[in-house]
Amino acid sequence: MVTKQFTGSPDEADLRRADSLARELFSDIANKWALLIIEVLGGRTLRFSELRDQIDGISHKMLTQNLRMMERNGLVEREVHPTVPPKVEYTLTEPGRALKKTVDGMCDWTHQYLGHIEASRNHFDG
Amino acid sequence: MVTKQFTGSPDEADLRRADSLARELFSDIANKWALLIIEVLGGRTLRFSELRDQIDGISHKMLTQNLRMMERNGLVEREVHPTVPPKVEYTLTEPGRALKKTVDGMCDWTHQYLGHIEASRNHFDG
DNA sequence: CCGAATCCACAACGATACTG
DNA sequence: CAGTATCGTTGTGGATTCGG
Repeated sequence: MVTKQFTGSPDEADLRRADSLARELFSDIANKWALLIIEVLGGRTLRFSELRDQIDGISHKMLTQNLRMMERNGLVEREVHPTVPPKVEYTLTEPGRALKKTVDGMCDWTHQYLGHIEASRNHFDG
Repeated sequence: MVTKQFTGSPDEADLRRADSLARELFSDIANKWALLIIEVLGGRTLRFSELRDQIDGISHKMLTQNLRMMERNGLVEREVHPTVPPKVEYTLTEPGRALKKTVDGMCDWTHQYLGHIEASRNHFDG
C-alpha cells in the first residue's frame, strides 16, 4: 500500500492486492463495536435483541451495521427464522471463533494491567 | 459489564469502577491507528517522523493524538531530546509489549483467513 | 522536527418512522 | 422482532498555521 512503484509483475500485483485487503479488513474489525460483538457472542447463538441487550450502549443502527459487515467478512452467520414475529439468530463462524481467541487476549490484558494503567493515568493527568 | 442493578455495597462499587475503566480503556485501544502504532513500534524505538513514515495514511494530528493517549495509558514512553532540531522518540513499555503480543495474533489471523474472507465477500456482494 | 490550535468538510451516529 | 431509510446533530479527522 505504500509502494508507489509499479513493476508490472503479476506477483507483486498480487501482493499489493492481498496487502490492501488485509488493511481493509483490519480497519473493519479494529473497532470497538465489532470486537465487543465478537466477545459477547462467544461460542453461543444469540438473537438480534439479545445481542443488543447485552452490549451496553450500542444502538440498533450500529448493531445492524456491524453485523452486516461481519457477515460480509464471514465472521458471523445469520440465520433467519420465518416466524411471526421474526427471529434472527447470529453465530460466530470458525474464522470468527478463531478471531475471538485473540480478542480474549486483549480483554485479559485489559484486566491484568488495570492497575498499571490507572497509575499511569493519574501520573499523566496530575 | 452490563449490570444496571445497584446494591450500595462497596465491593460492587469497586467492581463497577474497574469495569468502567476497562471499558474506557477498551474503547481507547480498540481503534485502527492505536493498534497499527503498536504493531509498527514493536520492540524498537522510533522517532515521531519515522512512525509517521511507516504508518501509511496516518495524519500528523492522528499520530500525536494517539501517541498522547497511549502515553497516558502507559503503553508508550516518550523521550524528548532537547536538541536542535528537536528529536522525540517513542518506545513500547512493558504493558505495551504485552499488548503487542495479542495484536500480533490479530495480524496473524488476518493473513491466515484472507482467503476465507475474500471468498465470503465475493459471495455476499454477488 | 515536533506539538498545539484553529477551521471546516464530511462521515458517523442517534432518533424516528415505516415495512414485512 | 428485525431491517431499512431518512434526517438532523455531533464529532472526527485533514489541512494549515504558528510556536518552541
